[in-house]
Amino acid sequence: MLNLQYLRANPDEAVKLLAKKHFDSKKLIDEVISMDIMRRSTQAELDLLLSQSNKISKEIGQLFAQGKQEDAAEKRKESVRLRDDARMLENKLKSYEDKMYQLLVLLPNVPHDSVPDGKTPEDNVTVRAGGSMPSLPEHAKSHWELAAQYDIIDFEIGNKVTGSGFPFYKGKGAKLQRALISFFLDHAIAKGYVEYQPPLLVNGETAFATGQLPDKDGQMYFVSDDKYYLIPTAEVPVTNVYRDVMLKEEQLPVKMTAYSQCFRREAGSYGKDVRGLNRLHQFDKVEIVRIDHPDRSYDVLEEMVIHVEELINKLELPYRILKLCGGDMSFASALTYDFEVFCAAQKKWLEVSSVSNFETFQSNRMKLRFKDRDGKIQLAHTLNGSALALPRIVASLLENNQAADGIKMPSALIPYTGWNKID
RNA sequence: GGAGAGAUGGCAGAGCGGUCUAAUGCGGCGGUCUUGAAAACCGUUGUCCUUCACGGGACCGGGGGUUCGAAUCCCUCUCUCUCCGCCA
Repeated sequence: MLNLQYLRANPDEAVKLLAKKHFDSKKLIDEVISMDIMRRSTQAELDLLLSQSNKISKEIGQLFAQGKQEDAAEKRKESVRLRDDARMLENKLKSYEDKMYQLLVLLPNVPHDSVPDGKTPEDNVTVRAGGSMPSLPEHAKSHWELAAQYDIIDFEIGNKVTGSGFPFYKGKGAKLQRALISFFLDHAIAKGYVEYQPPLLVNGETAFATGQLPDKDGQMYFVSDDKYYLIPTAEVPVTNVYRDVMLKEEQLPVKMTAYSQCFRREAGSYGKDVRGLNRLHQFDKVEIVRIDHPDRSYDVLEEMVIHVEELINKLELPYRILKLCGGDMSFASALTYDFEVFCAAQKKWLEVSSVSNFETFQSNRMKLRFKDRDGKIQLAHTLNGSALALPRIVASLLENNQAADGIKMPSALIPYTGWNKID
């Protein structure tokens, strides 16, 4: 949620910046500001009435104590009148506040200055690339063909047991999942992140705080009996650990990592992109989450990019890092880097990580603040990134490393798998 | 699922219709004392809205009600704890 003080002070700037996200905010922001003006004047009016009423109530108490019943009765009438007026104003105030809030949460975060212009993924800017492209023979197999050949992932059984997008991992395929998870977590732990194992279901308040609601309502699985959402990413529960928390500056940075399964309905995305592991309804991911000082957050973002890059390098996969253009960025983000790895058989770049700085957008919603060294209260910045999402990493490992005698594992993974080849 | 108890400031815990602008203790911060520290003593100690400021208002789990006046009474929701049942 955008900061009200910011909008009040820089409405034109906000409109201009949001245009970069191809979001037309002029009308919305005007309305927010006019609601805010009405809210404040109503508040002032109400406070005055309440102040008078409080005073009279005290006087009535004193008059009773002195036995002056009649004077008290007189005052009582006056007080009733004040309270009635106050009640009306209270309702008015509440309706202004509610309206303002409802509008405010519809506004996406403003993009950082460095965000490139553009509307579609084609407009994203490649920051750098690394790793080397494998040279595969003409008849190279897709990962779903390889998965079937080595019997390590079963899409059909998943289909039978649940539905499409819910595969079974099996044998070395299952072990590979565990290996990747441990490898990713160990890397994060070595960098000072504290491991969490979060709940996979969260309540509405939590989903709202990190920005999934109201924006992505319908993209999350919802358990209607209990009104819980299945998490689309560990970011949601993990960031919410610090909802309504006041930190001390010395407690920063907060570094958390978590493995979780992630659930996404992916409503409306059908087509050839959904083959195999390319797009699933349930997948595994290790997430890193960071809460830090506003002065440092962009350095931290770069640090997190390096973190992810190290992982991909250790997996020996060809990758590129993209800075997302305004039109391709998420609702809550101020700046996002996407990581894509190349799947050599499909000849496709697939997104495996997204690292974002949300600045105060999430912390404002969830009242995540810290007291700085001067005792001043500030909103903290939140950041997170996938490090990494498994399915497309697996797809890329299978496709890129295929050979006649099996699929070779990168050496970094062997301590975790216990074997060096899927055959 | 059944029965009961409870939710108060960073924590513990009193208050159960009118100086509650919430006692007291612990913790935190500042100070005195000390070579330094501890102890002791003194002072201080939340958040939000509003105001240039002085000030004003709100907040005792959430919401609603009674009353001139609610932490205190009533209704309701949520959550926690204890016991029983069921159970990985």
